[in-house]
Amino acid sequence: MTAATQGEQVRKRLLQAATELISERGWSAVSTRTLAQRAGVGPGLVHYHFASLQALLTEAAIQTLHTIAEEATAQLDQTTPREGLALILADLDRYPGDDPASCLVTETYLAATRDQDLRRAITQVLDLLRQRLTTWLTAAAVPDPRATAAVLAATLDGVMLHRALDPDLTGPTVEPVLRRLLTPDDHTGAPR
Amino acid sequence: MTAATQGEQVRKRLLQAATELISERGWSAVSTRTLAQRAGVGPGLVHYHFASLQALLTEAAIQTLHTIAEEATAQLDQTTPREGLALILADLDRYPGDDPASCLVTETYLAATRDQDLRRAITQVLDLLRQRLTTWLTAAAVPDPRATAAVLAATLDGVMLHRALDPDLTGPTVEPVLRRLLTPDDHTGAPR
DNA sequence: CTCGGAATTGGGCGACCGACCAAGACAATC
DNA sequence: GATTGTCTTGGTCGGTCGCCCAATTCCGAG
Repeated sequence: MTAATQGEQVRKRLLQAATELISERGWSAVSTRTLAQRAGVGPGLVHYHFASLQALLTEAAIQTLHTIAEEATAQLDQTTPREGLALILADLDRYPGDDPASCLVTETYLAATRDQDLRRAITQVLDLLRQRLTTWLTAAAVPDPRATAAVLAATLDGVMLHRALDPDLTGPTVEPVLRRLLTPDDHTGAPR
Repeated sequence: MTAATQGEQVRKRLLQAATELISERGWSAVSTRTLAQRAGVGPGLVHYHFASLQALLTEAAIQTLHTIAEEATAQLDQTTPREGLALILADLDRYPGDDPASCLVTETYLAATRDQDLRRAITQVLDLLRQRLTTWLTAAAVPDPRATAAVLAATLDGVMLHRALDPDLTGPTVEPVLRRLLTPDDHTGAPR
């Protein structure tokens, strides 16, 4: 049993290494050799556990993206637009913009324009994120919830992208502006 | 004189080829050889006209980005938030999301997280874009114009990024939502 | 203890990479 | 026509790439 489980562990270490290296060097600059070295295994193992380098990168990226999308929308239930927005932005502030997670998100979006499989997979994650936001916005009586969710999702990614260049673009700066985006008519009981 | 001007033309062709190839293949997948072939010159010319491959890519990207930023904000003067937003989104609709220009923008943002020089250069372009938006929003009496401009710029880039995955995220979908972002108190004379 | 098969190693294959350079091409100047 | 200086060519260098595979290690079933 040790052989199989150890194999599974190596697979996971390779996926973890892929996640790190995509962020650090960029999607198309990750090589099988650096990947194997980071995971602490021989160079040949990459093509033993995965069909190709692309397949490994894709699986790693999708896994990470899914986790990020889940976390960002985890606690939205039953919150007002104001509260929920604060939660989302607080979560977003965990990513400085040039950190591993942020880079990976953008790298993956880009790679998706050149890889059909990846594109399909990432579209599913984006749909999940939008769906979560839509149900939240609907319950919170925000007008035009579907379109608002789509724009909000795009804005969050855009803020993450710009934050890499401008570290001052943090939650406190963004929040008052985005609040206008989510204001039904402002009987949320919030001042100002 | 023909020699010098021809040299200048080759330089321009190389920059043009770089712009195309960054979009098509990604920043780190552009090689001196494909670059030279696309420009129709010998492989050695790249390092004659430019200090390095990075320098060539950087110059090409910044040039293109600057043009895009100029175009997007060219006609904003004296427009209401509603009119100006429509102009910006109409300009944005020229980019389907997976087109050369869109990809180049995102590719450059990403490459900037790993290249100091490029980062400085792209920061200048972003500052220009924000400045243009800020003066427009100030004149249009939109509250918190600086922060709003920063968020709007991020949103536009985010929409461009998401449009590569979802072609339906066009101006008409985004416009009514973003209008809320720019509404002072709605005495713009616009209904609803 | 002895197999059988999965996991792993390390090296090899052809291809491509960025950078560099000696040599040729060619227009302007004398 | 000879000379000068810029532009251009095509090839070479050491290195890295994705992918593949023979050989080796190792554990659990018999």
